[in-house]
Amino acid sequence: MKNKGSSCRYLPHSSAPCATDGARCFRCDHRPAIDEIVREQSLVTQLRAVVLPALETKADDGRAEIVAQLFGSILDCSRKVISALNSRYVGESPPDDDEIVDKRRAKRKNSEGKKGDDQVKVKPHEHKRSRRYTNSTSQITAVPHYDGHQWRKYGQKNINNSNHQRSYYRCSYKHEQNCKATKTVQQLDSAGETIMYTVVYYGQHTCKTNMSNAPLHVVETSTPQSISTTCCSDDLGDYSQKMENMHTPELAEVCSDELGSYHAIIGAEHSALGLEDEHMHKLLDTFACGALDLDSWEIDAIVRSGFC
DNA sequence: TAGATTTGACCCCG
DNA sequence: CGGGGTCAAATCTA
Repeated sequence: MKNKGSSCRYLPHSSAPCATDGARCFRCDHRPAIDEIVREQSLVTQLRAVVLPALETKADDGRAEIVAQLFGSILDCSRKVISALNSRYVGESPPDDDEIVDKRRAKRKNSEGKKGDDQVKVKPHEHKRSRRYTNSTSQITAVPHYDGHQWRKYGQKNINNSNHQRSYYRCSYKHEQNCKATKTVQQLDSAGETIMYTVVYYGQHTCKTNMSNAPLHVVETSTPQSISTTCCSDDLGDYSQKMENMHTPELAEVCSDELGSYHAIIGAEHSALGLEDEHMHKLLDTFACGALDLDSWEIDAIVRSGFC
């Protein structure tokens, strides 16, 4: 971020100049904003895990697919916001994965060409992900597997300074639809009773997921650590206010759109499920306020009880 | 038997 | 050169 002598664009309430000479401007540190967005992603994931199975069991009229797409759009939007913040933070936009891969391919091709054909050892490992530039979003959750997408595990490794292995997943539609989304799941060294995992998502889904084919038996919620102490039913209002206070007008606009989608989805759910107001609010409050360590069957039971 | 998972090896980045 | 990400053969499972 280049802030030489200018007022801080990313702090609406600040007119003071930022740090100069490339030093990191602590006023422009977007980490609180990013943390909030990551938390928002967790909430959306959690909401999706509740809503989609309920929709799919209730009706087969395509609404589940629409709602799934809306959820996907919201999450994509969040990723873009984080990406934008990160790129502003370092002062330049990171090249996308394809660009990196292509450059690396070209580099390898060139070096191979110089070696001569007889020395070229043709290896299939040409799709290497950059560790440095790849945009990623992370979540801490007790149930890392259900997030509305279908994943296939392709690796597992021991990681330094960690007691637990890291698992590597790619989108199940990687080959069919050239979807480049991947994620890693690693258990945290937690002292509590609930086993928590760090889930890091890389890339965005370009696949058209057929949600009706999603495995309903693995419906789970994501459980961000921060939620257990701070989340409540009027969180969206607080969230909106925080966003307004923390971010640029353009980010506020993006986030405002997201909130609009939230309400649209909740409204759509309401009508699609045929829930009474009381039931819907009860349901949302349940998942927003406390039921964060529920197993999938418990969530399912709660959702179903809302129908009766 | 097809699809998913495991696991050792390979490769690149830092 | 070590750590981490990915590949693909072997193995497992429904």
